[in-house]
Amino acid sequence: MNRAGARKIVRLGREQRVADILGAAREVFCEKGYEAAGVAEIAARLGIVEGTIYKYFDTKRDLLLKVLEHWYEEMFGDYERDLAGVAGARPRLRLLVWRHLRTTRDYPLLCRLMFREVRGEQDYRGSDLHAKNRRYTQYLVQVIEEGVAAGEFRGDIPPVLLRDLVYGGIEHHTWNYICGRGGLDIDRIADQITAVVCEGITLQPMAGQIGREAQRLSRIVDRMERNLSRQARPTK
Amino acid sequence: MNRAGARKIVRLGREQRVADILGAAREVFCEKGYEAAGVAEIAARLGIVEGTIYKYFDTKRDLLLKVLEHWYEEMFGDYERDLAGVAGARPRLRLLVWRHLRTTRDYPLLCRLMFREVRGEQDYRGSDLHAKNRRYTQYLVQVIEEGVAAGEFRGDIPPVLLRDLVYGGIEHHTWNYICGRGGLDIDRIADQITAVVCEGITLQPMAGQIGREAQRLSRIVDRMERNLSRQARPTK
DNA sequence: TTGCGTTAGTGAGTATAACTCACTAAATTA
DNA sequence: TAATTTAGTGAGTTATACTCACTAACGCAA
Repeated sequence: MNRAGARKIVRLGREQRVADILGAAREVFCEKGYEAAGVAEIAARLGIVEGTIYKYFDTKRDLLLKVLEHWYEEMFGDYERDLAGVAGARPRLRLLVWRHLRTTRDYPLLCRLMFREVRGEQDYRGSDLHAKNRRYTQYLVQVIEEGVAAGEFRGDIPPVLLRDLVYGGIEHHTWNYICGRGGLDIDRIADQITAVVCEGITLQPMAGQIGREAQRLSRIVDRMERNLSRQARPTK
Repeated sequence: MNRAGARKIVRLGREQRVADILGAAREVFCEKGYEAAGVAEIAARLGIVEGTIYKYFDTKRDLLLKVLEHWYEEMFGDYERDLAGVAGARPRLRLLVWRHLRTTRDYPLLCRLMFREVRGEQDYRGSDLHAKNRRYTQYLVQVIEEGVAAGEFRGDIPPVLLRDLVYGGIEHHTWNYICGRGGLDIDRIADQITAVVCEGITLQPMAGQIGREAQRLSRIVDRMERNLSRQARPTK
């Protein structure tokens, strides 16, 4: 029996309650991080008790994974559409890099949860969330493979290595921003990463030399041809 | 007072006890991971009780950081010496990539602790361990800067971005191995990463065309010279 | 050898938070 | 209106990091 002044018990449908819990959990996880977030606090924000949450989610961790899955659903959608509008392996690669940076910029707290609390734990491998992440990063692998098939990219670097360099590199490089320190110029960084991956950092003096040599030869040939035609003219 | 059959209390000096605890903690952390490792178990392996460990270390987490600092001390040392024996920006870059891969291959469990439990937590930033890690990754930044100064590398990519691409990429790419799945061909991967960072993945049809044009011009010049000398001979 | 101060080591106890479960009461149906 | 279902409760259990008042081993001086 409720004491005097105790709140009234509100019964919601399963679907609505699950949605509410996911929303409150997302808030609390983002504000305090996974460890510091208490299941009791998530419950308190909805005016319910801890036990109710365990009616719908097996563990606190299960709740975290479901929150992130929900987020992935939100994000996906327009990936195919965006890619379809861009032609050429290099521009398509840059689009993927840029979109990933934009997601990082717009959802740093959720990225933080994903990187710090989820990826790397035993239960991530094989989870639904893992499957969604694979599908996400697979776009880049596909773009690389298309580039190789079209003769634009070399074929001797495994696409999964490039995927790991890009996503691992972005994760490291944006870590300070994700932790709330500093800004993030996603256009500049997307350009730089695309440039490194596509052209590398080596300056190639040879290319310039070959070009200059070709010009030198061209001038010589031109001169010779003029000479020959001058010599040849009198014989006509 | 010890009960009948209870073990005898052994008193060690502070230094020896600290070393023993660090050793046992490293074992247990590696075997079970940070969360699953119990301070009581670490104590049990040394025949002491939990309280004794808290005499020498503030928290379980402090103990973890000290274990990893100890490991860093072991590793450093010969970095300068190895680098000193290699000339040229590209070979030096490859050495750093290769050495990092070798460390990952040789100490996957400690790497796992470093990546999963330490880096990314609040207390890491500004810690002694953080300082050691910075010093470690700084070698790569320095090699890049030397390469730029020597005219071997382009100067428009921030060295820290390259550092993050390399170390973040390696971390992602070796994650399966670190988790005990599959092998790690460090020579092949070092070659591939160095190749991507230095030359990129774009095939440059222009370079081939310039080369072919130069060859064509060379043949023409040769033919012309033969013609000229044939024409010139009779005049002698 | 004996007495004494220092400190390594003890182990019972505390605090916290995830998780459980027997029960209550609100909604729905017969 | 009675019966049934199930959303919600909240006190209790468990596990473990961490504390603290106390004990006993060692070194040193007389």
